[in-house]
Amino acid sequence: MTQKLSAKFKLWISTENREGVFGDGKWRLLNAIEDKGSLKGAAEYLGISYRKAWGDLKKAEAGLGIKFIEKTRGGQYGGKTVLTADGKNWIKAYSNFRLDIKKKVEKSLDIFLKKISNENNN
Amino acid sequence: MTQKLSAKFKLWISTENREGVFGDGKWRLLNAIEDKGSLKGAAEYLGISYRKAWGDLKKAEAGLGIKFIEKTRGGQYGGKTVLTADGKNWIKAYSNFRLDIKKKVEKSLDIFLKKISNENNN
DNA sequence: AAGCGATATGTCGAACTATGCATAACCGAG
DNA sequence: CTCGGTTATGCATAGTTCGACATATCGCTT
Repeated sequence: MTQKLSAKFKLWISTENREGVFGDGKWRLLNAIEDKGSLKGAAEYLGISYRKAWGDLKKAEAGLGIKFIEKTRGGQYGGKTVLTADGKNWIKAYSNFRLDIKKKVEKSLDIFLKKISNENNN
Repeated sequence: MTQKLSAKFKLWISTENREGVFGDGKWRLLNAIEDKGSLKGAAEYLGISYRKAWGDLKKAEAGLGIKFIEKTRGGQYGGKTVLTADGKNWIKAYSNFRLDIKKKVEKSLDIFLKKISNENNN
């Protein structure tokens, strides 16, 4: 075993009734929406289908009972989607949350790697 | 949004070439093997199919180039499976790794929840 | 030699997930 | 009032993952 090992993780939030109402994917989606100003633009940017992006958003909002975004249909540019105050707070708080875990994973991985290379004689 | 929120996570290890050569599932599997003394027993205990357990094990060993277990076919009791020294070291090191992250997730979730309840006025 | 129980491995089908396609509704601008 | 670009939503299809079966092999016991 001489390969380089890395650790990955997935993080998500659930309510009592519903699994995964918020997580990395939806967090990325909100970020992209804030950046692009539209759901369509965000989906394209992320390389996922509009269909999925729209469904994810709906799941998150329905599951949590929070409005993350303000959607407008029609108009000069066809429509747009912007984050609500709640939406902005969530992505901010989740960003910190996620970063915390990411750092911890990296740190703990080092310890893990040290342990397995110390105790295995290959 | 007045529901109780919880955080879940998934953790796994990859090589440069292969995703997910080790993770929670395979860790549980090794634990169960150590406990039960056979792959079949472990699979039953975990409620997964023998087919999957066997495939997972193969993927882990092939991906990492490490022998985690010593399998014996035939004999008085049909066969058995025991962990190698490497296998024991891995489950031990991974247990710590995983526990580290689990604790951190719980702690960070508290902070996350505080933030979103402070800043949202509903 | 026959039996027993576990390992070994391919294959088919079910469940879930995501994608693509097809529409429909919407509304400011020209 | 038509055009353009976006949101909204159902449905049919494709891909992935896992479980269920079906065999085959192995080696100690009796």
